[in-house]
Amino acid sequence: MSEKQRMRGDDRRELILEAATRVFGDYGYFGATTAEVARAAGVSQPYVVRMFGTKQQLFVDVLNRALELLMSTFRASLAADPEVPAQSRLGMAYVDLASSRGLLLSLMHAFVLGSDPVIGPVGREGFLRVYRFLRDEAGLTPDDAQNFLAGGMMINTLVGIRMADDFDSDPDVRELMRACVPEKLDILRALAEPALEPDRLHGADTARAAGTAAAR
Amino acid sequence: MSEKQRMRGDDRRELILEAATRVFGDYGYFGATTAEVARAAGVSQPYVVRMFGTKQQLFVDVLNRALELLMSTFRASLAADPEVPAQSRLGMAYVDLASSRGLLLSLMHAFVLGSDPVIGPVGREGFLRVYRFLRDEAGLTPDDAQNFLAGGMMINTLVGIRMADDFDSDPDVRELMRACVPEKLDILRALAEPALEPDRLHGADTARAAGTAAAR
DNA sequence: GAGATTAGTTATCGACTGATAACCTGTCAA
DNA sequence: TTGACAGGTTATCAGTCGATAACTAATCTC
Repeated sequence: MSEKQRMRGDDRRELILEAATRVFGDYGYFGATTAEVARAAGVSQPYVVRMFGTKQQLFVDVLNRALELLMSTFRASLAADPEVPAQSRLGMAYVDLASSRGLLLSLMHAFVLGSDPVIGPVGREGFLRVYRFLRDEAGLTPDDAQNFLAGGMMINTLVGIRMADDFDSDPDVRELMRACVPEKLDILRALAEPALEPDRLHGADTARAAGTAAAR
Repeated sequence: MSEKQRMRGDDRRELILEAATRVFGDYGYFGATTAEVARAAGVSQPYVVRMFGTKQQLFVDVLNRALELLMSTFRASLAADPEVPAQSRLGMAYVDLASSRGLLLSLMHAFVLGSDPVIGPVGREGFLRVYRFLRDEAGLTPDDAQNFLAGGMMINTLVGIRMADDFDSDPDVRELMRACVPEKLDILRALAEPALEPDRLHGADTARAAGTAAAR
């Protein structure tokens, strides 16, 4: 063990981008730290910074990668299953993306930082790219496109707020989530906190996640 | 000038909460600093911290105040204009709230920090309070309530991303925003960056906002 | 198999930030 | 008037974070 395995730069880069997507998704741009990203990627903190130049550039790269993944997923879903209506296929594809935990949330964090001189323009341009795709390639009317996007923002919010954590304990949560995600509800439910299974390893250091986050 | 005006504690508290709402709305919880809040409120930084205990508690107070304002605005709009359908009245009231710049955005920032052990529960409970209001007091079906909330999240996103800044320069932005906000569009447009009026005070220190934000 | 390049590391630092302590001063009741 | 409380301030600090420098070691090439 502890074999010093070296990676090709591009592979390591992708690995760090995945880790950064999760971390930025959970904490947002300002809340995330390069040290946390490094830890999640299994490399040293200075390496993360040097590979991307700055934390800001790392976030921008995360955003561009997320948007690219989003668009290619949309395009793929549009190409398949010719009998189902486009809007429905795109919706299913979008919910699938939510399982990545972080991909949609990183975008969402960028969307609410529009005042930032660097992140703002990236967010606006990305959002508009999706809108234009829905209108020009998927053939939706402006009104249908708006409706689709609104549903997407709602899903982003449900994921970000971790509503699925209360799915079992609150009937209103069930009712709301079922109304928002008529299909593939199980995908969002799977994002719920593991909820410490009843009788395994009682006590000890199980309250790790809450503790470290609270120390911030 | 520089008259040492003392205020009653409660008034100063409200003043700080307003300032904090703007700052948290622009930068998010982690991005905002107590020093920036203090500057916006015209008091010293330690006073902000001591009055609310911690930055976290200040944010929670901001969120509770925002939600209270939201709910009372909704209730008021529901009580008036008995001929217009409830959904339409609530929508207008919601867009009105967007003019506060920060109120809806502070909530939105909380909504995407669901993993935080303190902010997460506050966001979830607040979101559910709105949902229950729509269903129980406004009389919407779960599906209509979901749709209303989705539209709200869409508006939050448009405000957060500062889409109005590109309203004049991009026809797609106009098309999208008109589809999202059929009425009271001017309220969202008014949120656009002042866009440095053509010929006043050319040069000098006009690029202030972008500069200070970039230095972060 | 030597030299160059690429993939990483440890050590360190300056700036920033939230928080605490200690102190000052209007305002108001008795 | 006085004294006590409420409404503030300045000074200061310990911890954290992004970034830089300097170094080490695989891997590739010829």
